[in-house]
Amino acid sequence: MPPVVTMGADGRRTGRRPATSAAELEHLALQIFAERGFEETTVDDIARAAGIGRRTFFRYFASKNDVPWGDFDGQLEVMRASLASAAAGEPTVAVLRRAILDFNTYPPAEGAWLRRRMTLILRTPALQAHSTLRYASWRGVIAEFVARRVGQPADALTPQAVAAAHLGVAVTAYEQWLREEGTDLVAILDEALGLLATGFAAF
Amino acid sequence: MPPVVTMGADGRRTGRRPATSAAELEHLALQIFAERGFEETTVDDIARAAGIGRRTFFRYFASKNDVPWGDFDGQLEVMRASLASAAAGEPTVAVLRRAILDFNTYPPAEGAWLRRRMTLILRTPALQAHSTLRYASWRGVIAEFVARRVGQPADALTPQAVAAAHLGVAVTAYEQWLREEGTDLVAILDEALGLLATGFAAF
DNA sequence: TTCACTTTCGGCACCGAGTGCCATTAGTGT
DNA sequence: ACACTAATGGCACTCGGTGCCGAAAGTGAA
Repeated sequence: MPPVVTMGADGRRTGRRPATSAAELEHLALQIFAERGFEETTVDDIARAAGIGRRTFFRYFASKNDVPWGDFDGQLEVMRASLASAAAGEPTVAVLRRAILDFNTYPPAEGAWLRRRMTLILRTPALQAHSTLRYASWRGVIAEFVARRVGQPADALTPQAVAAAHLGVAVTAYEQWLREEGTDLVAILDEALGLLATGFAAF
Repeated sequence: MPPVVTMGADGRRTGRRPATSAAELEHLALQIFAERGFEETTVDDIARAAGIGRRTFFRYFASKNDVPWGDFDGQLEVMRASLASAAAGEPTVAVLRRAILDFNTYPPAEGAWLRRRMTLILRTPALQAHSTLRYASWRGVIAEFVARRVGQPADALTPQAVAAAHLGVAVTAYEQWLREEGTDLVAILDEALGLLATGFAAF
């Protein structure tokens, strides 16, 4: 069993200790990617730099493409909880907007890292492609929430469409944010999501 | 130079004739994918079935992932032209809606093939991921059109957001269509795009 | 200390996608 | 027969990813 999964909080542990951690490995890999480029960096390079075997690398990450995503699933859980705890009176789209903004609000210290991570993800074709699979979980969380609100199954057209549209617009906002150095991600996200709420009929 | 590219309409041709065509190869490959599954089919399998060398396969398709997409770029050109020729009086979002419906209107004879292709693309993780790269061109066409209409650069937030939202919703409609055998793709697309025009504020 | 047990490590061999290189083949026109 | 052109396909290689399995490094108990 991979060390990443076993990280669970057992009272005490037995057996050999993991040589490193996913977070540490991610940090190191991101640094190398930034220097040499994603495609130009082999898994061997990363493993060698981390002082572990190539085989071991794949126990920490299912694929090279998964490295930049960190604990995305954990983050998603937070968003799911945030959505679930919203007041029933608040309009669906407003809850959604707030949750997405929260989800993408990071402490200023992490801002630079976020920028690096997202630049990598959004500008590297292999990662752009791979990200689709991560986005699917994100959409799932949104769709489930909307489905509950409108009283439809989560796989119905409306919840799915709302989720897909929000995802598309959010990614667009990220791309816009990356385009200029000093801009405010949350503000751009808010503007973009505003477009969705109003609808495009005005155009 | 690959045979696919050289297909240009020169007066007369010299040199060895291509052993097959991209269309023929795609047809054959899709059949094998349907029988054995995408992941389970190797490029060697396809090449052998087509009676060509493995190396030759990669002259017809840049990757195994590109096989199911056929002449997507050609189709895109048609949509671009359709958008460009729209009356200036017609609202942007209406033009968009019509163009997308046209783009996805196929002769009934091709309906079964479309379903197979899209099932493959939308339900195979590797293809789901890869499709992102194709969708980028699609978004580009939409964004350019919207940009022209609203008098902004194509990479500005609004055109990009409109394009991304439309893409997300359109893909959702496709997924909905695949879910039930006898449904009408265009009708579902129309319904989904309608949601976008109105906006989600009502929810 | 030694033994049993647990968990991670990491080497090895293997598969499949994709690429650069290049001789060969199958056409054309002179 | 000869030059020219374009496609073919074999070969060798890189890289991501996986199954297998013995070795290493921890734990607690005898």
